[in-house]
Amino acid sequence: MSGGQRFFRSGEAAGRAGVSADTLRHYERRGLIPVPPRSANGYRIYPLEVVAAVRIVRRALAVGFTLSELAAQFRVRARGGHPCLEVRDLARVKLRLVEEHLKMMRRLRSDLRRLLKDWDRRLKATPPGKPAYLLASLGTGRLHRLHPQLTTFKK
Amino acid sequence: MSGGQRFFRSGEAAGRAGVSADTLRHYERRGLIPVPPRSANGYRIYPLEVVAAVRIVRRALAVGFTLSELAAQFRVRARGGHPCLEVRDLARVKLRLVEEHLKMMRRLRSDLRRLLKDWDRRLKATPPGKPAYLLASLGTGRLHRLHPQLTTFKK
DNA sequence: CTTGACCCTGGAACCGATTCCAGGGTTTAG
DNA sequence: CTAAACCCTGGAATCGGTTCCAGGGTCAAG
Repeated sequence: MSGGQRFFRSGEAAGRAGVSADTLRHYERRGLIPVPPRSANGYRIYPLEVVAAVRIVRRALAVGFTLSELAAQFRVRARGGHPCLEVRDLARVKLRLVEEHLKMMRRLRSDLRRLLKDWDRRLKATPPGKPAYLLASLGTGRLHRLHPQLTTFKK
Repeated sequence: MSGGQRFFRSGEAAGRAGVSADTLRHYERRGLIPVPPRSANGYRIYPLEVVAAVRIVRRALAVGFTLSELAAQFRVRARGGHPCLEVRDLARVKLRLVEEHLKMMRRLRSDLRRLLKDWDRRLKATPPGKPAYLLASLGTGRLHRLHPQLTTFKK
């Protein structure tokens, strides 16, 4: 039964989990993965399970949870609590946020399309070498209500 | 003609522009609005035009430009350049980013919906007071490809 | 003369997840 | 024996837009 428990050092464990060793350390600091034992030389030795733990974290992140929220849930569970209902409710909030976000992104898209169409028209009507005042034209049009600070294109 | 040019101190100018005086100062620092003259006591005195300038910035922000990008364009124009083509191309890039973003948000939404359905099912099947292992279940399902770090719900 | 409301400055804090850094050990292959 | 590649630590940097801070003027009303 107890087949050869395999252990990995941070580099390989990180590779298998699809994150960097730094991130692994970070998750440990934040209480999102179990603290791994150390070998004689002080190196962390991760069991294969860490890969599953990281996957849980990554997927939770991917659906909108934050590291802090996850850490809080894990702390509750570590104390014997059953945070499942809260987790579910949190996910509902996330869904609502995503839907709001989608609405705004759609407006943003249509604003941008309209803007581009207008700008292309202006550029065509402007002699080459002359300014077309594209940015200035932003001040006059009637785009949708402003929805600033929702446009954080990471990556 | 030259009707009474009206000037405003930072507080009122900010109010009229719909931003805070801090933000006004910030835009000035970043080169996004003209540097206003000062009165004898050192106070900034803004002409009414600052409102239009701020509106341009806010709308450009709202469609996805960053302060740095705007500042760069303004610098080019201040040197006599005509950055309109670049501005247009930048807007196209923004539109493509928005569309990508939308795609991912839609996937995120469907993932979340599926997740919630699954979790509700699990909760119903779990005796009250017992853990349902919702988070743990994240490790096994087959959600879409991960799309992390695109979920920065500001505000 | 005092109170309160306004203004000035440059720099730091904030949000969150990740990455990077320096200064130092350990292991492994050649 | 040595070089390359790995590991350790805790703290700082990054991204961007906004806000906040302390320490200090200015000005009007009462």
